[in-house]
Amino acid sequence: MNLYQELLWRGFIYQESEGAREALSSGHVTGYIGFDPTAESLHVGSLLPIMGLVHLQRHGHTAIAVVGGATGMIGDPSGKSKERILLSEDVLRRNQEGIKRQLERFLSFTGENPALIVNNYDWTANVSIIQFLRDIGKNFTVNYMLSKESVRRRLEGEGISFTEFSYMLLQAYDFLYLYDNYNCILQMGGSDQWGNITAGIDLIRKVRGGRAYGIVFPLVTTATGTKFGKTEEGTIWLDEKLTSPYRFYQFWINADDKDVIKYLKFFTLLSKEEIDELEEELKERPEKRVAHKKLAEEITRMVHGEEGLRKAQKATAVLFGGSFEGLSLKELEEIFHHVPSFEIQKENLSNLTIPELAAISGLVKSKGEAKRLISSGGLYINNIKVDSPSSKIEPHQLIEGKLLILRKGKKGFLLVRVK
RNA sequence: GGGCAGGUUCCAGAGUGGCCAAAUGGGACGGGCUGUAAACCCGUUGCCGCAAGGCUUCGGUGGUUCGAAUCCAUCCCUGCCCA
Repeated sequence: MNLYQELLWRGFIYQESEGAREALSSGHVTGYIGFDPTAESLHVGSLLPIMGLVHLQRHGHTAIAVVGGATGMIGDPSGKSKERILLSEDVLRRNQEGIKRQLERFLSFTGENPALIVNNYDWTANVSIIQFLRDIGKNFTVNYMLSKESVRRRLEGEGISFTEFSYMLLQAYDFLYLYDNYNCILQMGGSDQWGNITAGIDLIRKVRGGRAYGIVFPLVTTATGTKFGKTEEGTIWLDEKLTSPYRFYQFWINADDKDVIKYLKFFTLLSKEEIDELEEELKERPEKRVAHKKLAEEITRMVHGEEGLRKAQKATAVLFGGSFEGLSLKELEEIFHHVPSFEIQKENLSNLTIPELAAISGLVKSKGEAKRLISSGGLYINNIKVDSPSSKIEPHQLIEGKLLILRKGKKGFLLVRVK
């Protein structure tokens, strides 16, 4: 199976430019995907493009990850209905570092077929505006730019600043630069990147007479129509400081049945045979959730390593296995290592009612919410339902005098450490 | 620069002097059912309070009024049209 075939069966190909198939099926290709540093970490939404690069490298091609130090300063209007606030340079720099570290976990930058990581700031920062307008801008008519989906949508809506309007030119320039300097002929990305990618292809053809290709991936969807990568706790990040391995693992475990197989193809490197087998298993014995477990396991291992996976699995076993009575403080600490925690002095604790504790610890936003939770039976302490909003913590509830485990609903755990 | 239309609670979007913490829908959260799924059903959804009630909120500021999201002034922002 060549790269193109692999991407095809995995469902990566949503749209492709003329000739992409042939280019990917014959000989060595250098391809790139850009990641703008709009946050300090990538999230699961970026996982698909990352996997795109991973496949590229696994098939012996050269993968280039472009960190968008320059483009991140401008703001991509694609897929955004609103003009964005510019990020400060400090924030951008910090974000770039974080993203770079994360990409390094997926791609191999050493060995015989190393991937490359570059920052478009390096070739953009010193281009003068005159030079840019003459060399790049002259190749695009405003008519062409206005016809791009990303721009058109904004023209119909709240408008677009010149800054964001220019974004596609910068990205086109990136492609040209990489074409010139790395012989890069392929750009991939999310489906919202189509317009930006074709702008680059067109630019390369115009100024170099060269051929370049683009492939965009589908938007990852959920069967229920919610936004992929978001949960009640917010975005699922790849950084373990933002999303613990436990919650990360849980995110995948909770995938809808209708989505699991699709996700296995997207986000794991399991073979077609293995995935077919899991699909069969899902059909026959859905309650076993073998496919979900495999999905969560594979991705968590890739993102958080063997150790992160082990902890997430152990915590899952305990948390969803019922009571944790009889476990030692040490064991609980280990299991809950990645669950959010809150510290409080013992004497302060005794003054608080349970709703107060739930509110100040951050389990819920207010005392009122805590009370509502209790009246609907959704608040637990050490896995035991709290039934009165006026009750307080009794000393005997403290595990070894030091620990309380608060739970909201089925899955919302929070640790209270008593000093 | 001129004209017009707007800026409401997470979002969309009602409300146009007291009955407004603010309709409705979506989302979100909790419960039930289940398989830590979907669908479905029930409940909740500004903060404090057991409650009565109090407090903060409708782009910013300053007014009018017993009383303002609602009226006036001014400023900021957005869209559309004209120059």
